[in-house]
Amino acid sequence: MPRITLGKHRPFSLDLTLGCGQVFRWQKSGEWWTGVVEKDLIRIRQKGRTLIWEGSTQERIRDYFGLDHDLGRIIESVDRDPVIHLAVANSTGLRLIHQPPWECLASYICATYANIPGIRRKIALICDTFGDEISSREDFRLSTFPSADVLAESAPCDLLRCSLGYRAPYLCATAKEIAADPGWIRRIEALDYSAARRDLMRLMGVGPKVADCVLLFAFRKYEAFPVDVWIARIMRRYYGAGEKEGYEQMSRKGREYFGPCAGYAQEYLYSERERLLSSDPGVQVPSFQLAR
DNA sequence: CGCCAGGATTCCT
DNA sequence: AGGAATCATGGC
Repeated sequence: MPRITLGKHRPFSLDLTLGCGQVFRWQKSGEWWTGVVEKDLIRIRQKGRTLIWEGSTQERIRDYFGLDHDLGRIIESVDRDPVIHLAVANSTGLRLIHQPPWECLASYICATYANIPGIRRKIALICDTFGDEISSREDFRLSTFPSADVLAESAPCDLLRCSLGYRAPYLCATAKEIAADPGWIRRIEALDYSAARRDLMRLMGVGPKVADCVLLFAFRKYEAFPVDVWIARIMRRYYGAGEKEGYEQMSRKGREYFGPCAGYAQEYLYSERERLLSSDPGVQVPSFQLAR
């Protein structure tokens, strides 16, 4: 089986990276994680600094897991206060995954106002119902994430009742838009953050939060700063966000404060949300004042 | 059981 | 531009 051994200056945690809630389809059993990326069924484990896997090429593994990101420089650029410092210190080796755009977009449309176990369930149902089964193993069967074309043409499109609730028509409409717009990935890649965001937000079910997630996780626009209810609480508790501060204000504040890799900071804060919001987080509450 | 969740849309002023 | 109401479902 192919393997990579990462340098000491290149921290990586497979568990944190796959388990922090940025992707929804990977499962761990024993030491091994199993997941589907595009058409590849991948099994991968980590032993110390070594990654061992099967089902994909080294090039794709490096790209998917962001193994070539200069994490040291990224962390240095966002490590501006005791709060983010604590988060970074406790989630060492967390990296942003480079997700396939359509799966990412569809997944975050389904993820709105749901919790992570529920999101995982919805997405598993979509794949089981509409994806292509890749049955090289029998422990648990897995399928690909269905293309936009398949979802768009799935006869009565509202058969998308994979417990999606009111999100079903959004996903259906967006699948049709994307299926009719094969150049969308290259177009958005070529736009800057702000223009790409406006472009994505034309889609049904895509508001600022979903757009920011897709830009961050699939299009590598690392200044994107998604604000879900957890990040909003962290921004209010530690970063001087007002009680009635809206999405755009908090997101902009995150971008301006943390800089070009604000999205990385966001993911560390999200990963440590439970600790940071507990009664004893390990940092003094107004430990500093956010410069405005 | 009641409350909450990687929110967006629609309708209102 | 900035609010409130509404949305369907599962986790806990």
